[in-house]
Amino acid sequence: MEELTPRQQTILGLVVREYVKSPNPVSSRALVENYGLQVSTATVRNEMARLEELGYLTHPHTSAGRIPTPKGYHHFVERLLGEVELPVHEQRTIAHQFYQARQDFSQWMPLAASVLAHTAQGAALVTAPLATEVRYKHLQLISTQGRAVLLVLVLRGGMVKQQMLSLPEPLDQQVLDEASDRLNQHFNGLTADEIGGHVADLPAFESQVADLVTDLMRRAERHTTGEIYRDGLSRVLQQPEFSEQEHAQGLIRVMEERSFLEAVLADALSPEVGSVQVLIGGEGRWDELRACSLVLGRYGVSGFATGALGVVGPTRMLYGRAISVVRFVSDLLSDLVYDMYVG
Amino acid sequence: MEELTPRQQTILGLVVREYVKSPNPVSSRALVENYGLQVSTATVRNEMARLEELGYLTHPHTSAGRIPTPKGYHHFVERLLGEVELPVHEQRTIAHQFYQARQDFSQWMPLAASVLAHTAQGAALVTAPLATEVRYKHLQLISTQGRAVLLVLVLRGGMVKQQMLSLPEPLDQQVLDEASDRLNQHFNGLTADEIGGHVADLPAFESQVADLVTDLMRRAERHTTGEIYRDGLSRVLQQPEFSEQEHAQGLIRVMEERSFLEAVLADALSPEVGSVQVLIGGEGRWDELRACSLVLGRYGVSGFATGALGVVGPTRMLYGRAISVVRFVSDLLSDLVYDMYVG
DNA sequence: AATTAGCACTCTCGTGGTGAGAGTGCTAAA
DNA sequence: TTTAGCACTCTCACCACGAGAGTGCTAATT
Repeated sequence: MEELTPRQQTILGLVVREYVKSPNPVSSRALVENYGLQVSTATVRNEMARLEELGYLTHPHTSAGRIPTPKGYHHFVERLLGEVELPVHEQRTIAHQFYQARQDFSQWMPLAASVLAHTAQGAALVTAPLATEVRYKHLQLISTQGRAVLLVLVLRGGMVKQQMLSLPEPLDQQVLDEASDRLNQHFNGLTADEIGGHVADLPAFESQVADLVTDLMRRAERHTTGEIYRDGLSRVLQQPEFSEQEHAQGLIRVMEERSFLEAVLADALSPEVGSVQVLIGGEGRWDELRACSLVLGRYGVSGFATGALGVVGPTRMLYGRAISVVRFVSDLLSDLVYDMYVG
Repeated sequence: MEELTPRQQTILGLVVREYVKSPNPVSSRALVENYGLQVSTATVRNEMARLEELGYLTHPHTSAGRIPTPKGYHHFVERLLGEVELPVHEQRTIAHQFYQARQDFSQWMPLAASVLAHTAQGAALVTAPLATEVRYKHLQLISTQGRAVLLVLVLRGGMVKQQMLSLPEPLDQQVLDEASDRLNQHFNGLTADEIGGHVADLPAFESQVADLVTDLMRRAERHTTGEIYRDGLSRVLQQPEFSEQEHAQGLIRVMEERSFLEAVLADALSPEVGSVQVLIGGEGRWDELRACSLVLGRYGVSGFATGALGVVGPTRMLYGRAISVVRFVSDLLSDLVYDMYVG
């Protein structure tokens, strides 16, 4: 693979920037005029032809301007973009919003989705942090009425599960409290399997509860992503490239279908916290995403709990802003998760 | 307002049925041929012209078939549809799915959304049940690490809120337990305002917790809908009427923008549990929904907790199925909520 | 050797015309 | 009141045409 000359790099970069600005194929003249290049349109045309041979640009038809290929976007993102940072005043605004929400766990994810969507001008996805290892932390049995009992199970990492259970006969709240206390002492910090081993030693009622608990924990272990939060879908669907249904299809599926998103995340996103990956035009593996790019990140605390977050937009997206805001929000969320779980 | 003749009713009904089956304007000939009418096409044409004068049908252009107007759909739903029920085998399948999920609160809403979307072949929305009155039930303080404490607040009705709080100095889990016990005894069944009145009497740490609790409860009181669950958006967007963006816009907004959905629900949905409302073509009040119909229902237990659920589709939707499945799922959810909160 | 001016060529897009087909509205007869 | 018959209207697909935009190539220039 031959290296691009500096001028080819420049031109490739300008084509991407110009095309992102407005969704029309960009012509040699537009480039020379708008960016004050010190060469003629003919030279630019020659270079463009070369870039097309090399697979970085393409033509919708013979006599139209050029648009970047996925390979072209890739080169742009990896070699030309450099380290981008969000403007400081935006950083401050965002950090402030998170600061205000810092205590209310339930606001974090919606806020993150909203900030991502807004700043990157795309659709945003955030999955709730999920413990990499499911361990028992605390259990509470609350009598509601008659024989019905609400079981609230808190897992290490802050995940809370609720489940109803109905007793053969009514039990007093005090009896329930004692049972919870005993189970909490026995089970603190254990995994589902470890709890399973102890069940036999317990009195009848408590072992019934323990069964339920292991069941809940096993179910939690099977999940690979937590609750999913979304924002900005309607805005991004107004982009001209999504006026055709087939292109919008993949975007909507990745935003709506949990299984599809999970598949993409599993395939494309490294499990390492703080990493940011860019998936352009489906990368050949996801045909439905031909018209979309995803900027994905992972946040949280390795070994405790991690979640994913990302921006979805047309391939013609503002990669610089998207990458920087994903990274920034990811760091903020990681800090919050750290404070909550570890600090 | 003049009454429609029986034959006009028949024809209106057939136009709706035929148009729902395939999205082309329906001609007089199609009606006579497909439904074996004992009159000629000319007669049908005359009746159609009359129905158009009365505002039940319309023309896309002079020489095309007829399509129903919103008024036409209304008449169809209210007068011609009768009491529809889901086929028994579908009822059984659905009831079985809910039976299997009956103990896991967290599965109810996604399951309901999935069943609605699937059965009605539309997009589905379900809001989590929300207590009509926010009352304290139970609180648990769990020390996580150092000075950080996880506060888990259970409200009457089963809603659970989590919040972090950080102490000026580390406290032992036992101290936290005692504090929770005391607060639980004091506050059981109270509203935010009532708790606010007691705060002054408490020792420093407990009053700090109580402040947080009232704050959480006040915030819960301000919400009018719970968490929103969605399903089936991508399927319904494949319908031909949504290939134009402007029509898809309203659909996507009502599915995605919480505030928009809340406005529609507040305006259109009666607070009475078990009621089902049909909102056709935005009813003049919601221009974005011109191409959509909503079948909305409310479930839950009046005075305890209620939520909304609904199906969204093109005006050209299967009203019979949509209404019956909304009613059926609504009843199932109401039963579950009843068992959980009251039983 | 690289650049550039010039120009022919290609392709899109909007416009207008045309003919087939579908479906109506109307009139007059049953 | 219904219906047969027919003229009329409107859409849609198709084609042709010209303007405009942009390229690719060649030959001249630096």
